[in-house]
Amino acid sequence: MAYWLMKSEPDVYSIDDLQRDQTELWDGVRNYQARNFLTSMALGDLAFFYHSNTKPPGIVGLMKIVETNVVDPTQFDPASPYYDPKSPPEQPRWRTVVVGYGETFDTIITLDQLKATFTPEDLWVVRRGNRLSVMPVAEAVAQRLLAMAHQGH
DNA sequence: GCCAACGTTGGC
DNA sequence: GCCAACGTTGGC
Repeated sequence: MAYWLMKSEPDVYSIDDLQRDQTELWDGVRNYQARNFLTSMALGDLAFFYHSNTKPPGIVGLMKIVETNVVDPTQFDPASPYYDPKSPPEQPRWRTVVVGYGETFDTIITLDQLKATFTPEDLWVVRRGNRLSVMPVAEAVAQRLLAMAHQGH
């Protein structure tokens, strides 16, 4: 089983929204590196939910991957901000996953705390200028994150 | 709101 | 295939 980190702006979709919905199709990713990580996810993988572009940014909870290799329907929807007219319907360009709600951590693990704990090599989200919205998290790093989440840092 | 980082686009 | 221009992300 692998671990991942997935970003969302809470104004757009937050962990509270996911708790309410329980499952959600993770649409709108339009970056090939992130897409490739999405398509390499497996059922039962776990993903840390990261709130970006908010105060403070950080990891707020955990999700599980409940469906893999799902065609992102927004690429074919002209009304969607994620519409991609160049995506061939017979061979959709953008695939993603369905995530399930796991848990909300008692306290957010802030980006400041992540920077103080991990190197940019260990946790890509602390890399300067990092814009990738889906990234792998190594097992050992994931275990440390879970320990931080469950013992209040 | 600013702006650095950086991926994408398109002219050549 | 290069690279300048442009748009977006996301921390601050």
